[in-house]
Amino acid sequence: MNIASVIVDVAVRQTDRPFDYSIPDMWREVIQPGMRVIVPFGPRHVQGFVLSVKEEPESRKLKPIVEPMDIVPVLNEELLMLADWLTKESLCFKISALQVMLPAAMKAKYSKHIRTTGEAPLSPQMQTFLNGREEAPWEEASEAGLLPDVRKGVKDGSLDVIYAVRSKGRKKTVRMVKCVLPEAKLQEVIQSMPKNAIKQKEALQTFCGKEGEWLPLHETGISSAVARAIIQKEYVTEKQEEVYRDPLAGRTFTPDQPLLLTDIQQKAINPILEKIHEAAAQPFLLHGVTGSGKTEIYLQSISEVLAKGKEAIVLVPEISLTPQMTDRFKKRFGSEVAVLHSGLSTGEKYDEWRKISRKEVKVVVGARSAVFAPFENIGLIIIDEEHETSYKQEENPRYHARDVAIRRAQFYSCPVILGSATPSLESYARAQKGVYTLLTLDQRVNDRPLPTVDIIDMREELREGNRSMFSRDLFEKIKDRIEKGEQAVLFLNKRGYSSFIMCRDCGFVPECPNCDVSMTYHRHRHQLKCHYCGHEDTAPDKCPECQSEHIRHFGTGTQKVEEELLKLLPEARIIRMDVDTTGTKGAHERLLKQFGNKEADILLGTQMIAKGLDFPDITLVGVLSADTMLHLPDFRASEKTFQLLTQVSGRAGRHQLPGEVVIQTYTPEHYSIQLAADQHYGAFYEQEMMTRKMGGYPPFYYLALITVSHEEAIVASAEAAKIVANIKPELSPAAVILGPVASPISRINNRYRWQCLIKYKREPKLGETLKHVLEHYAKQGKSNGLMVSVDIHPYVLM
DNA sequence: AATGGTCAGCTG
DNA sequence: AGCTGACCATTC
Repeated sequence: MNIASVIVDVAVRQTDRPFDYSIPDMWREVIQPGMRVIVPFGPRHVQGFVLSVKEEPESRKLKPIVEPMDIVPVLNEELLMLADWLTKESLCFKISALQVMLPAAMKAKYSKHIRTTGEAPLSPQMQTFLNGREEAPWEEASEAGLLPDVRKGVKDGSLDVIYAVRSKGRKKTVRMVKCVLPEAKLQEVIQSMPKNAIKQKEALQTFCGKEGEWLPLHETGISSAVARAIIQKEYVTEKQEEVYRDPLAGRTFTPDQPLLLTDIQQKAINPILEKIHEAAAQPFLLHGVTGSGKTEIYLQSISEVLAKGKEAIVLVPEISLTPQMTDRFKKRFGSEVAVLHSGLSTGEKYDEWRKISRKEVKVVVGARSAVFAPFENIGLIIIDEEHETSYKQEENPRYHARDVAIRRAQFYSCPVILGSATPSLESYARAQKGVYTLLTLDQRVNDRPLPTVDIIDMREELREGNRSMFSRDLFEKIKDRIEKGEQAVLFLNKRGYSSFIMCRDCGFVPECPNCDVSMTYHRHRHQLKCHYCGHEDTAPDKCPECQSEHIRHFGTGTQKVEEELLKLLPEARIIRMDVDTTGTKGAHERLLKQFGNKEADILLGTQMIAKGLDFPDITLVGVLSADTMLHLPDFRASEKTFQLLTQVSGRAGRHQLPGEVVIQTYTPEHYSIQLAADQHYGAFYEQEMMTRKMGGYPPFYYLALITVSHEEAIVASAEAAKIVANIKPELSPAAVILGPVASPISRINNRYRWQCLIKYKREPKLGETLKHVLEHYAKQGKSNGLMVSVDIHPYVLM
């Protein structure tokens, strides 16, 4: 008997294991590991993934697989093994690990219908409800309050319940037509057609000289009625052909040639090329200052990989997946590139994925999830801006793309390049230890000097009577650039991208009734929305506390800056980039293009504009308040500040004109600001490593965060304490457990949250122990309303 | 997650 | 007896 082990699409602990199904003889040759199948599960049908297929001599009582959903496996053996590893590492459900590797379009959709069987008479109520139909959606019957009648109907055999499983992914097809007549015969037929068949004659005329050619129907201009007629007369045949939705339709790329590498670049790329040729799994940390030509190294390494007939994956942070970036890959590798980013529709992502799966492309450029691209002969994985926190997924499975990349590279014996101007401390420490090979690009291409950086002490400005948000120095420089016709970029380093409202009289800030966070203000709909639970309210015009009408909108602050700037420099042309101006699709891109075309002198925005901005005439970068994120309750605050300031400074003077950077701050003495101004990564690393060592944080310790939530704060805190007590004896004395303490966001969706942080160096039993905790609460936690989640190597400690 | 089974408690 | 809602075991 042939048996398939299947993971079903039910993401709970209790079903988080394979279920065995018999394979019907007709599918015997078809069903393979890595395929999606529809299987009966309890009374319904669900999607499942085949993990393995085996043959057993004795037959046992198993339900049969209903049908396969794929013709070929969607996950190869390597990805199935990777899912295994991911499940263990992140303590997620197997089904989540499998699902995350596929485009969203391939997630199953379920629908439920009732249908008459015709084997027994319908009840009068059902007869009126169905009104002659054979089938009706379950919801419709439910809304009509007929569920008891449906039950009866199923019992007496007059009704069936149908569980349908559909894959959302629809291949887009076009109708193709071809004339089956030889050229001579075609003319004959046209002549012999009746006089009134004008359209049909016209239609057949289009096939003249196109003997044996398939034409897309929509391009021939033949209407579907006419097509039907000539197909029926068997002059023409038709077929459906799959087409890809093309996200880059209508854009052309002028191919470019590899640039000549500088000596420094050459020195950095050599070890990479060597490992590509050896086919050795070696991670590289490419530490290159901004403008040092990292991308060209990526491109030439990929060329080498393609020449060996292998494939390459390039990960970039979502925000820098701008056309500016992807165009460089398209130009060099043309149609061999697939691009995966959140701007694509579900269907477009599905199509790009299929191109990868069918090996029609050799290079993938994409955000985090592109690390799962279903290639089978990977020769190189690149992670650009490797320090970016967006590489860590914050929902299950909570994986870090860097870890997945290194894991896959091990399997394929290929190098990984982690590139950054400001590597994460974790990666740099690994490079210091020799786990990664460090490659350094310490010069900008063509020896363009790094911009000069001035730190302005805003306390000093205030003392001298300047109450504006621009220091005199920065203001003079902005004015100077406008006069010279050069461009400036101003950053407002705000902690969030969101805005809120506040009463100016009593200081009241609307908070979500379910969560302990302030509501986000959405200008276009004049609404307040909770970022955590989705609760919505209309924004008040009067303060609910003191009835004052002085309600102020605190945006990201960019609007206020713009107003003040226009007051001081009325002639300045400003482009503002924030949540309000980039809300619509493609707006981000359009604004950048305008700026690139020199339609404005000043680009003003939050950190969202820091990435990948590369225009020749930017000669001034101003950071209005460098320290806003320095004071966040996060042990990475200094690192993030340093990274951001360094990145931002790198936007200036990348081309012929030299650049200048002005950093305004209230804490000029802070090392992350000082050292960012000096562009001195090494010193920052040393200093920050000391603080991390003292605090017992990464990279000296690993972290695991346990969050417990319950409707009652007391229950949550007591249970968190219990968990700590249970875990402690399982760990070595070297492990440190902090807490339990209330989470920084102490309530979400009316549930109080308590957390404990485990710091450890080597705890082989930790994964197992935490899994037991999760299993324990899956069993009994449901009835008592407790929820427990675990994040291994967390980035967000809220 | 969703379903069907079991059982206490209520109606009439 | 017949029905409803709560709980809970089961899903190859």
